[in-house]
Amino acid sequence: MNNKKTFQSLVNEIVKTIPPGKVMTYKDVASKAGNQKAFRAVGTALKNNPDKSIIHCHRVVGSDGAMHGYAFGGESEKIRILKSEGVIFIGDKVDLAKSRL
DNA sequence: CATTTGACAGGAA
DNA sequence: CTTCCTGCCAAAT
Repeated sequence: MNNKKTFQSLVNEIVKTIPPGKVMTYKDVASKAGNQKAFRAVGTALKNNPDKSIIHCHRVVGSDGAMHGYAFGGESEKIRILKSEGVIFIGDKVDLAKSRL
């Protein structure tokens, strides 16, 4: 079997494991992926995500809980979705202090 | 193999 | 607090 999954698939799996009401930073995901400095590749992977429909991309936020991309109609929309999941928000950013997995 | 791109992070001004 | 620059990595071409 192909165990050698690309970073993309790896990140993909990790992001899918994020439970509702929780979020992970690119750094956290990258760290689980094997390289904490690969947060760059994480973003690249997510945007190239093969299953964006099943991936909880909106549960992945920046180091400050800020969302950079993923405009699900607008950042405001994304915020609303996360809040709907139970994530705590501070203004336009996620409260990593409580919602960070 | 080299170059380019990308949904980032951290530091400096 | 905001804005700009640099550094990092992986995948695609």
